[in-house]
Amino acid sequence: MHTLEESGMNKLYREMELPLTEVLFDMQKTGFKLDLKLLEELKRKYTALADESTERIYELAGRRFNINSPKQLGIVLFDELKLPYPKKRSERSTSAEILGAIKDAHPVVEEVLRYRFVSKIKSTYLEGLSKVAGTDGVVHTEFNQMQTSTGRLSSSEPNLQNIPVREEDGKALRALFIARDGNVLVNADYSQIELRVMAHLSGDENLIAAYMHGADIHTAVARELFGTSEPTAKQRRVAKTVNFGIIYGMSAYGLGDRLGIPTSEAKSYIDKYFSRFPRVHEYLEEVVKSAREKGYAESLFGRRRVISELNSRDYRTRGFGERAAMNMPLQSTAADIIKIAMLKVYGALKGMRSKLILQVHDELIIDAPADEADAAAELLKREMESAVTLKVPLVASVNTGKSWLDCK
DNA sequence: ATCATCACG
DNA sequence: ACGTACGTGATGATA
Repeated sequence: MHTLEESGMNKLYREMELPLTEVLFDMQKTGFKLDLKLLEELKRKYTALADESTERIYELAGRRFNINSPKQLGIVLFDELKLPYPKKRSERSTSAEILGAIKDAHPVVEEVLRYRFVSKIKSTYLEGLSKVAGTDGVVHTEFNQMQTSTGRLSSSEPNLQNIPVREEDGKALRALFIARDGNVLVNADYSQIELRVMAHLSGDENLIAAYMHGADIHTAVARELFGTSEPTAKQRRVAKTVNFGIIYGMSAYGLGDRLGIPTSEAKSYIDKYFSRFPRVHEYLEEVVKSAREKGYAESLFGRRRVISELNSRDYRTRGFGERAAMNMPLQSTAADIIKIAMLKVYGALKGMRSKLILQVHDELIIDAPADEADAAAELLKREMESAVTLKVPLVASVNTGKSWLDCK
């Protein structure tokens, strides 16, 4: 490598990152509108829920203390109430994972978990959004273009890329995010973009075939892992976890821990996966080898991340470098693809009143006047799916609604 | 300033 | 025997 041009970075900058600054600036300036009336109502509701939960915890613990202090909470649970610590040889923690394992030991544990959930919603989301919303109810996030090691964007003040969705009660907050008067939200997200990138980069015939058949990928992988044409729901869940694990370079121990099964059984799933998708195995080994030799990993479009941990004498540091090297091309190529899609969508929206307002890594949201909604939905799906041509199709599912919650 | 925790893809 | 899934940002406690 002698010049930026030879490295490909200049092209990436000139054709993607520089033009994207205008798109991001426009998105920030437009902003996302909030339902301020609902925001006030939810703040009252969650303040009451947090207060009630606090009183119940004091009652069950037998005294008042700062529930927000992990140190004080640990003393109450493990020293005073003498609850069993569920893990061997690890620092004492009060994380949801630990509390979940001992929630049958004492009723206060479940109440603490509920308090944590309720106060997260209250402080981070309800009060947090209130602080940054304008009098018109619009929040203007900042999209950070120079923040991540993989080429993803990040979002701050407020972070609109981590609004709750996994828990039903948390997901209800998405009703706060609404289209402007007379408008609707048009939202589309990529289906398993990182696994599709894996199929492309590895060239694995079996994985490519699964996507070409348009089948549900987790079910398809479950068929391969378990040798059955009709996998059970449990087998599909295992396959789904394996699919995610592959993207993160996880170990047999990590998979076993997630699935609650012995490391040996987890190892047999991983071995089976690699025997059925051999090019995936070869690809991941090659990525690590190449990163060790060159000092960096790179995306399909030449974005690079220096990974200096690969030659560390400390095996933990080295292990981290290896997992980062396996993940980087997948996460990074996916980030490149949605950036290309954003540029295309932004271009296609010229002359319309519809506005791109949010990106959440594999999802884009447009605020569209009702009369433009169908056109916006059509072009959003089209430009996302045709952003680049891979060895497998890119699939984006599109939805519309008055609020983000309604986009389903 | 750093840690622990927890929200997202 | 070791420690164990990648990438982020916000909050409250503590030093």
